[in-house]
Amino acid sequence: MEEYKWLNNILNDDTEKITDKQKLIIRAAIELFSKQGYAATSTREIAQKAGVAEGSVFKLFPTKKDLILWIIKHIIKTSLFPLISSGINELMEKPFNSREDFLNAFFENRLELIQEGAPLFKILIQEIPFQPEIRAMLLEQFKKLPLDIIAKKLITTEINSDFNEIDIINIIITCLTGFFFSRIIMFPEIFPENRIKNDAAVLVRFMSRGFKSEKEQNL
Amino acid sequence: MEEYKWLNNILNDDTEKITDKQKLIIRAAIELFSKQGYAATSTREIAQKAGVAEGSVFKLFPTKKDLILWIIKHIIKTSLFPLISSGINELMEKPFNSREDFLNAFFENRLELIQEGAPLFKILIQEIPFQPEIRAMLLEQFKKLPLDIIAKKLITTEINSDFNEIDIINIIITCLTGFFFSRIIMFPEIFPENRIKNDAAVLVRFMSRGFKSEKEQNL
Amino acid sequence: MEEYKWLNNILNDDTEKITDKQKLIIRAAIELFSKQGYAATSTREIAQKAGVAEGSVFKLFPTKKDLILWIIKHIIKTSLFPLISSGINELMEKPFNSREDFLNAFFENRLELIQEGAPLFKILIQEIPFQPEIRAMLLEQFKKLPLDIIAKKLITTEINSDFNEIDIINIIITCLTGFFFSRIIMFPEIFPENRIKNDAAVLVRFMSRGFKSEKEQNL
Amino acid sequence: MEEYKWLNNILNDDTEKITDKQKLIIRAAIELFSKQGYAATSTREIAQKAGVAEGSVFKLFPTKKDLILWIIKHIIKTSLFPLISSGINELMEKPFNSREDFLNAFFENRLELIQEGAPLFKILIQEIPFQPEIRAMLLEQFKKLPLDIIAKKLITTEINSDFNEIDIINIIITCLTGFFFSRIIMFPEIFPENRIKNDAAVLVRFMSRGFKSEKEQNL
DNA sequence: CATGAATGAGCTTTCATTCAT
DNA sequence: GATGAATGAAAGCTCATTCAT
Repeated sequence: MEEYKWLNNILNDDTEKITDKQKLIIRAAIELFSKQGYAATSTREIAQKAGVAEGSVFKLFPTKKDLILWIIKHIIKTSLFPLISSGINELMEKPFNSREDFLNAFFENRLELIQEGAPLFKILIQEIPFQPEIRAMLLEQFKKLPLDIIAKKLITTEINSDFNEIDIINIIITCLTGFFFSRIIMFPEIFPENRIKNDAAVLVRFMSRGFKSEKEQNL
Repeated sequence: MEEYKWLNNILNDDTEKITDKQKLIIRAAIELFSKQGYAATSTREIAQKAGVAEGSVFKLFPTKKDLILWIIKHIIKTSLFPLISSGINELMEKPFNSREDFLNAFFENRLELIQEGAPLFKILIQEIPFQPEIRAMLLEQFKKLPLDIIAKKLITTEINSDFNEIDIINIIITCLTGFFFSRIIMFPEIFPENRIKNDAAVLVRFMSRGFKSEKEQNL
Repeated sequence: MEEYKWLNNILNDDTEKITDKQKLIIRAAIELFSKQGYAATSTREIAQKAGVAEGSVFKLFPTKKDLILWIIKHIIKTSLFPLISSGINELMEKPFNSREDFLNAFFENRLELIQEGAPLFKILIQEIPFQPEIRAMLLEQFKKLPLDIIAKKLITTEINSDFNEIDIINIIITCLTGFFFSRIIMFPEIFPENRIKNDAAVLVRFMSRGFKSEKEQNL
Repeated sequence: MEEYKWLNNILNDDTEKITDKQKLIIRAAIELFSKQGYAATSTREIAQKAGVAEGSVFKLFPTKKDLILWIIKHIIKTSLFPLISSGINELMEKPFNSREDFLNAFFENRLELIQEGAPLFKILIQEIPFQPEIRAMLLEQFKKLPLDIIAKKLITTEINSDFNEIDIINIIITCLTGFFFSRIIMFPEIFPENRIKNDAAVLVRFMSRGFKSEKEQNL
């Protein structure tokens, strides 16, 4: 797992100082939780994979639940939030000839990030339905996302869409989650890399048409 | 949970005879698994909620895993499959004025079924990522679905779409799962009933535009 | 197991009337106890092998322990006792040229019986060390055995042995149990049939010499 | 059980380091297994008798079966093997006037060891008939025993016996097991100490005569 | 601090036994 | 009588957590 960028993001959060040993623990926990699930992973397994004593796991994280909450909190903070907003400013400032071009650029950007972050999302998705604290955390972060900016950009590229901002955001989220959820989290084995790229292009074409206003269509 | 239709569908599968006590066990297990997750639910809890002895849980289901696999198998068989295909034949034979009308009818149909089946989907989604057997079961069932018929109907309603059948199916699945996954499984509390209906209408409008072929748009 | 004579002896004890169903249960229990041990055999297994309902096992035998005690009691009564004494009267009345001839005849007799009764002895040996009731039962039966007659016969065949009766009995029991215990109960796989017969002949030669009195040896 | 020498032998095997707590567990397990049998002893009972937590039983021995196999392996290694071969070298080098003297010395030696090791033999005997692994272990060890040396000594003491080595070994094993099996394992209460010594002397006299060759007897 | 042996509550599972049918 | 579903105590075993070293 050495190669994942988000791991470094999670581990090198400047607001908290964690020792190298603790980094090993978190790294091991993320790997195991995403492969086997939280409940099916024992603290002993985590300690062994991390190469530390079982007792050390409980030094920074008094309980196993604290460990996963720490991980999820930092996934949201350092990975989920940047995942959605990263490169948004650049995208926003760059002019696009068409809505399709913009969506393609946007999707391509997310595609890489989501594929790389798959282990994190698996952890999130497992725990969200059963942990209200996590849902609350997520919703709070959501509000900070520059979703309205994306929507505005879409509206003003080409001719104005006749969907309002909130609808646009909802539609984008729907398509994004629908696309990645089945392909990466649920059925990774049936969606090889090259097919994902192709499917994404089709989806973007579909979306760029969908956003066209009645007016545009009649041009 | 008495009120859920699918419970009766699951419990009254004619190919298998299960006793009333076993129905109580399955009912309790579904409720607890969907609320707390499989791993976090003990067989003792299930027995208590069902009002039977712990030993009775193991009469029909030799292991706890057999219990959840039974449930998932029957969810797929009696609920997931009908969920997607129910009313499809009627929809297919009925003429629609526009693609939007057809999609609206289709979505409305699914909406009810999915909302009602939410506990089942929560169980499925938790276990899919960690149980290859379940993924295999699902993929097998998927092949039996009349997805191509839906796609054909869409193509032939109004003027032909220039997406091919497979793309159409993928897009519909993407939109459906994206729509319901976030609204019902992940964040049920932030999507009240009336908003779901409104959002669905917006999505359908978006989709019906998206499926328009270039030709149509230029008419 | 149909072919074992002792089974009929056990099952057709005239002093107790047992139904055909009960015979099936006893037959199954003997087979399973001797193969797997008492504790490792469940009442369900017995019922299944016997082809009866679990409840039926508890009709004649209120507890599982009652079942094995019944079996052991009847093994001792109908099999162990006859095993040691069967044919003794004939042997006693027949004249033998030498002590070796007599011992050979005696051993041959026992050999068959013990080999056939092996499953019964396995059951006995397992339970003797842990059940004082069984030990008491056995010791009571032992007293009834015509051991003294055998000893007398040995003494009077050829020239008198200078061992007394009790010693002779002890020696015979020692040699018999030592011979069969290792060969049939403990390591059946390393003692093929033909080797047992040969070993028995050697042992008998050894014994017949051992019983020779000092006087005899000097003749 | 503090007083048994073999316990120290088992517990202080230099090739394996076991903690004091583990020694308590093994000690308790041996005591309970030999009194009640393996299947009738629960891990909870063992833990209580050892004065440790139940979980600790499973630290060194992942399953209950591993525990008894460890014990049996170490009984064979540190007790059964020495039991048969201990003092053999001294016996072999010492000259004896007669075969009876040699056998007496040999028996006396074993007598003490077997009486003291009775609990171990009870464990062995219970499990041998049902556990092929144990039989295999035993047979392997048997091959390493200096049985042929004993046989040679017997042959060369006084005048040559006309039994061959294998026969001599078989006869000795038959007499030894027959003697101890009934007296110590099966019916310990009916053979008081003083009687065992006397019986052993009679048996040895019997055996020393039995081994005499025809030639010798005619001298 | 780091360790990992020790803990014991609690898990899944088994099984002798009961009893309504 | 015969049945086998139902029972629940108790089994083997796991695991988050503690704490002496």
